[in-house]
Amino acid sequence: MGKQARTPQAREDRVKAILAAALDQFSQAGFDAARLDDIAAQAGVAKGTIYLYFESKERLLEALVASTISAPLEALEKRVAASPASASDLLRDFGAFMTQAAADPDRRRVMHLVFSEGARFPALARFHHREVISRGSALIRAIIAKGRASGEFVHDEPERFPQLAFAPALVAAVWLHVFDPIEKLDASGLIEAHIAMLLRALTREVL
Amino acid sequence: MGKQARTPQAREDRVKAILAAALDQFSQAGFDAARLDDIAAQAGVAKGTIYLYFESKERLLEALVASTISAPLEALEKRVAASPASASDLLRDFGAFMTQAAADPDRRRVMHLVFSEGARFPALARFHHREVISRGSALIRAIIAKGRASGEFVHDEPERFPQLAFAPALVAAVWLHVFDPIEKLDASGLIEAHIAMLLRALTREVL
DNA sequence: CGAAAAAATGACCGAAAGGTCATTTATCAT
DNA sequence: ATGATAAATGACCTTTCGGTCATTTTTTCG
Repeated sequence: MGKQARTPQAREDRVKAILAAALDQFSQAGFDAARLDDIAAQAGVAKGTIYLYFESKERLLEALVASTISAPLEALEKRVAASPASASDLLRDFGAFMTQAAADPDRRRVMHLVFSEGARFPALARFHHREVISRGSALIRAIIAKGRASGEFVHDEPERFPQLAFAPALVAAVWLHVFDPIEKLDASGLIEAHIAMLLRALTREVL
Repeated sequence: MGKQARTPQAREDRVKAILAAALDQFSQAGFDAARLDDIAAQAGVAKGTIYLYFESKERLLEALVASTISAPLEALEKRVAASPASASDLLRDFGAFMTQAAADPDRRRVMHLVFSEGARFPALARFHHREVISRGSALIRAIIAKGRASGEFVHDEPERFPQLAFAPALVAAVWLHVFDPIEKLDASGLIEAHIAMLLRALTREVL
């Protein structure tokens, strides 16, 4: 006597297809220029179908950003909380996390979308800040604080400005979308170099 | 027997007013959503007048980005070329340059526009890369090379990845447009902390 | 099987905005 | 002054979507 949709899986697949197509089109053309008709065509549905699942174009964008939550971030959070590792190693882990994020085209595209459209759609900026930025910042602060407590680190800039720690991830996301056709960027090399500098800058003895 | 416009100055003022209004509207609403009618109204001209000076909306955007060339960058370039100063001081100068750039709303808005729309308008990305990014990169490389030659610096990451040096400027431009309503950022503090870390990371003796 | 309910479709509507151009206004030469 | 020229205007045209909804298709259940 079930009464819910006969296709719990099919329904989810459809939503996923729409979101994937939307990410593609939004990322390619920008929010305004992207056409619902194209998104529908790419997702293999009719335009009207999109409105069965999403209220409006804007809600579709919000759902899209919301659907790309950071599972990997949670793993790192646990690792830092458990903390058998040294602060230096945790910082290296953070670098690995950024490298991974920069290598994932979907995540990069969502990040770039947020940076591009976030000013006009506060819900987007708010969500991304809450789910990614503030969590990443807390992580950095925890790692630096731990390093300072243990004596590994003798400076505190990233505790005051966590942005300094994840700046290269932001640079990579923007660069790969905007300047890569002009000048290629080795994102993982960039992040590796960044972490190396960060460790030297933090661990250095006071002059 | 003059035959040119009766108003050489008025003509230039009009172009400036249009560009200023365009920056305002593009930056506020994004390229697509910005209305030519609004730009015209804000500039105090009729819509048709814009088309007397610019071929299309897209050309207006390009002209806008092109009109914000970095005079300060040129000063720094000369200073580095002349080079009586130490590499450390030059790096501090570069920090001051970034602070200044981050504090100028117009420049920030242009940067954010390039990051947001550059992927769709290659002419924009190309121009900004040529006039700002590549010149900034060359500057960084020259400063680091000089420091390494003189023995001041014993590491070379920013020479391989100049992006590491100007990442905070990019972060500031994005942050102040997207996340500032949610969490304020002290851009000059950020850049100051960044330069401090950079100097420690570069000058450290080999362990 | 067949009726009813649900899901999907895509032709259509209306608003919005980029771009045009006939008309008006200001400037200049004589 | 006045005709000629250039500049500016803004009503208008046209196209382009976001969003709707009557119709069609699929699924469910007695």
